[in-house]
Amino acid sequence: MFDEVVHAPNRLRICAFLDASSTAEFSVLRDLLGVADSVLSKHLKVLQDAGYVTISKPTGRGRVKTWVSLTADGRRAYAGHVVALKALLNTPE
Amino acid sequence: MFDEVVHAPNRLRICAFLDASSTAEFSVLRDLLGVADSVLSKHLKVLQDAGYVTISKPTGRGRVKTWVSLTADGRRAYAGHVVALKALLNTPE
DNA sequence: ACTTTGACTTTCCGTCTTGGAATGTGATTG
DNA sequence: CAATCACATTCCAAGACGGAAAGTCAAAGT
Repeated sequence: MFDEVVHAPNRLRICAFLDASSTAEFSVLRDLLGVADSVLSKHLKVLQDAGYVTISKPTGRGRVKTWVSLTADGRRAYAGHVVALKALLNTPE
Repeated sequence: MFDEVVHAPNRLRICAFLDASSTAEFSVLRDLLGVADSVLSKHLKVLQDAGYVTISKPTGRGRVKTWVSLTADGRRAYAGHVVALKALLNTPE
């Protein structure tokens, strides 16, 4: 019930942020984590391969920016992980 | 505020358990995690080197068993980590 | 007293993860 | 068409993890 994909510190932050904001720009996430582009890119790939996020590059006017959002599966996985975490943290025995 | 020493899945379980039980036997922790002796031993060493747990081997009657407990520092570190986690998980924005 | 156990501890080893830097790529702007 | 932006990949090196095997050392057994 402990999702390793979600539990890694940086990915947990990404998921928490996305869960709260529905969608976010690549650069915002990168600055949030304070890591290099390559690092965020790889984390997003892990999440994407797990089917937890979708990545879109709306090719409208201006530069191509990347937007990330949680998929239904991702939201479920994150929610489940949060439940598991809270259960562990609150064990009052 | 995110403590890597505490955040690793298995060590988080160890800390959560110890936080709730004040002291625990080696074998109990090993079974709780479902890992090999060597693995638990190494995790305990990490926690010990961080000053988060104390290990005692009461040499009374019977076999020598190992008991583990959180130190004040360990309890503080764990509590702080829990606070950081909850803050992250509950971010409502 | 000496060998055998029990209960870990260390070492060995292979795999996986993580991170940054360098490089590559495709679209966009000058 | 060259330069640039926004990422994606590749390249590397450092650690983290885990299990198995070997090492330790006190307590039991004989």
